Amino acid sequence: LPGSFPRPSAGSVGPSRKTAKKRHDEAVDAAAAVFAERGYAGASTQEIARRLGVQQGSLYYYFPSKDAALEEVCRRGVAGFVQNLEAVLASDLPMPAKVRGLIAGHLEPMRTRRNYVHVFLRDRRVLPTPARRKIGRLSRRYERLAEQLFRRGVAEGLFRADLDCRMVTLAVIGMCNAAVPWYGSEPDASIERITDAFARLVIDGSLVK
Amino acid sequence: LPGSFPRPSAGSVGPSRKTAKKRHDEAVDAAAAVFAERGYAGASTQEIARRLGVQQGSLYYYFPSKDAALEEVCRRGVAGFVQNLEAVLASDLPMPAKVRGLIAGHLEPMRTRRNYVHVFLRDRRVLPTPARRKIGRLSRRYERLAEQLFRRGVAEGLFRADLDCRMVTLAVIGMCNAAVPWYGSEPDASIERITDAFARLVIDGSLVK
Amino acid sequence: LPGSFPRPSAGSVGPSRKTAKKRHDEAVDAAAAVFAERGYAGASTQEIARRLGVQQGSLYYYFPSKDAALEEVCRRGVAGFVQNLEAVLASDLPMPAKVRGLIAGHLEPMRTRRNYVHVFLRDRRVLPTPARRKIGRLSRRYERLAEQLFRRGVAEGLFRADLDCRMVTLAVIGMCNAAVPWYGSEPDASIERITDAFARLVIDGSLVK
Amino acid sequence: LPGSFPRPSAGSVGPSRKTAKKRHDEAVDAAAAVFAERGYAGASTQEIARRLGVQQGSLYYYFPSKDAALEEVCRRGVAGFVQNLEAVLASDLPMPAKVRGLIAGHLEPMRTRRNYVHVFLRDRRVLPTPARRKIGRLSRRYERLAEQLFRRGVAEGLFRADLDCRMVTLAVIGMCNAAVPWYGSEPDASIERITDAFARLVIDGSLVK
DNA sequence: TATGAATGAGTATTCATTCAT
DNA sequence: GATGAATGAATACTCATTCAT
Repeated sequence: LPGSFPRPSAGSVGPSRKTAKKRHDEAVDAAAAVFAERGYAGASTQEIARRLGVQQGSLYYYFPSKDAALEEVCRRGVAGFVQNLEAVLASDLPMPAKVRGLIAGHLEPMRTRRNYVHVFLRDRRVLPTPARRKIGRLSRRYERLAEQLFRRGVAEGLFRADLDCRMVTLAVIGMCNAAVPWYGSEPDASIERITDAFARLVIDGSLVK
Repeated sequence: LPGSFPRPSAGSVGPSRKTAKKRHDEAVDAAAAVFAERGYAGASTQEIARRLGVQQGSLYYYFPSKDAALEEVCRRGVAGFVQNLEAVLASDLPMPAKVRGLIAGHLEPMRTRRNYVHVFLRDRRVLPTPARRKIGRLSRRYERLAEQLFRRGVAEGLFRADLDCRMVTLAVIGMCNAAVPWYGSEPDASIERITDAFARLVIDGSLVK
Repeated sequence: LPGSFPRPSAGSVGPSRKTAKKRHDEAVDAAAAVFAERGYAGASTQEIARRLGVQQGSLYYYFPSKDAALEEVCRRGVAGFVQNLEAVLASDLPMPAKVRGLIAGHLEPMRTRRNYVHVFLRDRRVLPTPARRKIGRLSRRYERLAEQLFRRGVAEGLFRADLDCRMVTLAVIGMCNAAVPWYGSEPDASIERITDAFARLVIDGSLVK
Repeated sequence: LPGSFPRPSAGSVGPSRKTAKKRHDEAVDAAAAVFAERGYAGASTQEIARRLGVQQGSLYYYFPSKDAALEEVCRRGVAGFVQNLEAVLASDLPMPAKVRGLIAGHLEPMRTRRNYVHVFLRDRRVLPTPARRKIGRLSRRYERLAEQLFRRGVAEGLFRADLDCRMVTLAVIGMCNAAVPWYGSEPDASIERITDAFARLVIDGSLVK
């Protein structure tokens, strides 16, 4: 009977659209996983292809180059960081909650986008120059926002007047970034526990006594 | 007859001995520099040779393989960390000074062996298995010692009873390691200033209120 | 029911027929253009497809292979050369006019089929063997006819008795073929002017003094 | 006896110098041969290596890239053309001998450097831009000198006043270049015979009657 | 007619390594 | 100690071609 066979071109956009997007995501996922495991330079397109279940050359149907794949992985790796921090700063939460928000927001992406974040953190330096620049600007903006947070805490009189805001900023970012390699293998280290411990350390370490 | 052949090592201990050692160090230095800049996988023996001012093939006079060079660089990168921490623990300094000692000892090597530490931190995972195991043991030992330090602080009643020693340990190590990439380019960030800021943050953040 | 489905080829013989032929010609044109610009080996089906405004895979609707496309381009590139020369030989024009006819007939196709001729001249050697053989025969036939023309001129007593007909033939064909790359960029070089100059040179150069 | 064995390190510079140069020449020769046979784009480094009797990767000991090999081949292919023509122009030979000199000088290199000339003529267009520019300037200079020759012949009153010097120049260069593909397979076509026939045609074709 | 996804063989090039000298 | 020449395996990437839809 007419209509008894599924017609691929039915529906509004057709299934190939949704599938195509999904398949592309799978490819980027595969790249992220291999980059995360071996580092960009140590990763072979061969292995990315194997993980995707495809011939090596077929990868180039999904991205134009290994560089471009790294770029996309890094883009997804940074996505949201700045926005999250801006939201925290703009909120009317009390300062300690804001610091907690900074840390929570920095650790949260490890839950679902660990490979992306990992690659971004370790391999962004080998990005082709224009992408590296753009991402460098984002990073600096993020650092500036975080530092601003601590400066405000000092201005409010909550944090010690002699707090070295720049160093504390770098310490916080550093400790959070350092979690990427061990998160998942460190036993009993949930995002929540890490967040609690880091936030407490940083807040108490900054307060006026 | 013994002595009838010219013996290269004859004549005092010979300048060739001293020179040989020095030259070898230069080779390891060159490898460390290139590994630090490009990462192990991204580094070419070509470039190491160029930096040493030698033909590519001649490198193999200094190390048997690229792997072996990495191994030596990493060995020098970890050297002293554990001993330093053991000395701190064994000392009769007050607890806050001990924490400061941990941090200072962790940051100190960046001054003179930055490339070595950098390579060790980033590329130890690609070491050939036996070396990786050995270095893994050292790392774990180091972490255990650091954690012990904080536990003692809790036991002494100086640090809060609910301090998450494991997380704080990872935070401290993380913030110190994270300094490697930016130390040198971050303006006005001397080892002393970093040490001060990190130590104050960690100590105050851990104290009983 | 018959007729209840739209039949694409229905309606007279259909404009689709004419369109199909035209579209096929466009495809061959695109191939000729890219082959002319990059050479057969340097040309990619990708670029042919782009020029035709079609996806790469769709090209294979027009020709079964890149080789086959070259074959068709070359076929169109040689078409008419032999016939033209046969007509000239068969005519009752005086010898000088015949020589002029040879040259004019050789240059003429550059006006409208330049890409085809260019590809034929440069890339016929990489044709698949059967096609190459066939075209080789045509070429040799053409050369023989041209040589015959000069021999007749000698026999008629118009051209010097010691004219090296073979060499002159090759000279004439060579100078005409050589025009393909520069025709179009050489300023003020119309087909007419080239024909005039070449014909005068060859005729005067061959005459009995 | 001392000296009865060839001592490689004897002589002033050592044999490796001479050998190295020779070996490099062999590599360029192999490249020229394969480029001549298949065209630049159709040639594989694989085949060049095979002809040189060496592994594919080892080619890169001799040139940094396929492009660079083409460049060197082309450089050798053009070498001497301009100088030869300048010498002819500067000589005090009578005009007909000068025209003959132009043709002879153009054909001569086919004897010993046929592959080089062939590649230069066919593939110079795909040279990397800077090399292409440089060679383009040389070519234009060559054409200008040749045209000058004919102009002088007209000025001397030896060649017809209405001689189309530009077209004649292109004709001469074209017929000579066209000889490259068939020289060697055309029976009984020695350089001398070709030179004689071409020179006679061109000179007689240009003379005042 | 045409597309999108994929293949598999091939490309130039790089690389760590070897070894006779 | 060091070089120059070479290897062989791996690299990222391109290409002509196929085929279900």
